[in-house]
Amino acid sequence: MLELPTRRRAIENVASGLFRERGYAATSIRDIARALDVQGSSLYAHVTSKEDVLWTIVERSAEAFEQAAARSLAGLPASAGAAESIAAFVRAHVAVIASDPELANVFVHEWRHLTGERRRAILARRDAYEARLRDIVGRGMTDGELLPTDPAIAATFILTALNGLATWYRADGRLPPDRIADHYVGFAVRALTEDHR
Amino acid sequence: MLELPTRRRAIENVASGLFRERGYAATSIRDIARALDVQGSSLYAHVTSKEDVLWTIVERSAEAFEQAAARSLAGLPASAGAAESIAAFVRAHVAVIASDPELANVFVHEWRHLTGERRRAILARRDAYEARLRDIVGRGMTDGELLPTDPAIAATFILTALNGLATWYRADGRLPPDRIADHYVGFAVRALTEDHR
DNA sequence: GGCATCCAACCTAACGTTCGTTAGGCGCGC
DNA sequence: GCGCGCCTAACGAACGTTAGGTTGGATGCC
Repeated sequence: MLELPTRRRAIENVASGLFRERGYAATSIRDIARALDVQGSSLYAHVTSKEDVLWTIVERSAEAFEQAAARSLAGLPASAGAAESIAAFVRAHVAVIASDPELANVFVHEWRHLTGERRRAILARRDAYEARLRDIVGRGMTDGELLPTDPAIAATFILTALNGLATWYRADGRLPPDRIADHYVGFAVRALTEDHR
Repeated sequence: MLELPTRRRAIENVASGLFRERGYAATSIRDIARALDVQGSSLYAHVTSKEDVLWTIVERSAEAFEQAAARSLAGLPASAGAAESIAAFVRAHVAVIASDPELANVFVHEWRHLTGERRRAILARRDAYEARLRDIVGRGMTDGELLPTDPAIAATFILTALNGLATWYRADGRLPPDRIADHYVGFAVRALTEDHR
């Protein structure tokens, strides 16, 4: 189960860092190689193409988001309401980003440089992930626990705010991930619930 | 005052469309030219470099956001509270994006491909724009009108959610811009205000 | 009207560079 | 001695950009 650090993995790590910093299209194979103190052509002993590197990173990140959300929501008591579910979802999402912001950023932004079937597949997974939050929100609204607004717009509002983290989060930032998650949970839940003033 | 449609402007329009769709680095001069049914080299009669096109687009978009925010906030009564100010800011931001999502998206995402002084300058303007919202939020919190959370985190949460619009907004979408703005204003204001349940 | 002039807009051709990628070989540790 | 990790060299294609020439319609003047 434990993943040992192969050369391939090292390539993916520096690649995701550069992809986050400059974007996939503006990062060349030789840029990645230079960061590893190696010639560009040497990378092809470990990867089959540049897009293949992107694909692997996107896959790993998608897996991380999906599993974190699934685990987090499965751990909820059966009696959990929409607010609790949203809180769990937000916390899981923030934790995934904070644990590897470079990886997460590629899932959030750089997936669109995939082509053909891979692009189609990752788009479907992104949709399914978003649908997870949208369904929680939709159910909360029909139950009357959440303000009756538009579930799709509401879910997108929250998810795009969460994804912003993948851009600006820095491990050496002012607030630790848990504090950020606390705030974000508060914003997300209050955004969708009535205030009785 | 009226801007007549020059050739240069036509180039910027198709360029911002392609930049939004594929990103600046993945869009070649020849791509832009092809969309205008022209040879790549022909563009250089109208622009001095590819980055120059990006720069002009970013500038125009920055102007649009700044002016919309300034106008919108200046139009508020002196008695306006933080909630009203946030509502005005959100509405202005949404309107700018909806009126030209391609242009807005370049300001939101593609500015980082600028280099040197231009990059520095646009970063400062982005910071100033964000500070505008952060100040409103900060004042609202010290006044007690808003929940005392972290003003920087709160402003970033809202602004990144707003900027998400620049990615997903489509003119032929399900909801008109005003309806989207209504929802977004609600989410943003409730996120920062107490609910007394 | 006829003619020279102008100018914006476009063309073809080519430049030097960088791109992703392939081929074939070399050295070092198990 | 086998194989992993790297090398040099090179490929064709695409990149941003420059140079110099052609077009066609408007303008000014006789």
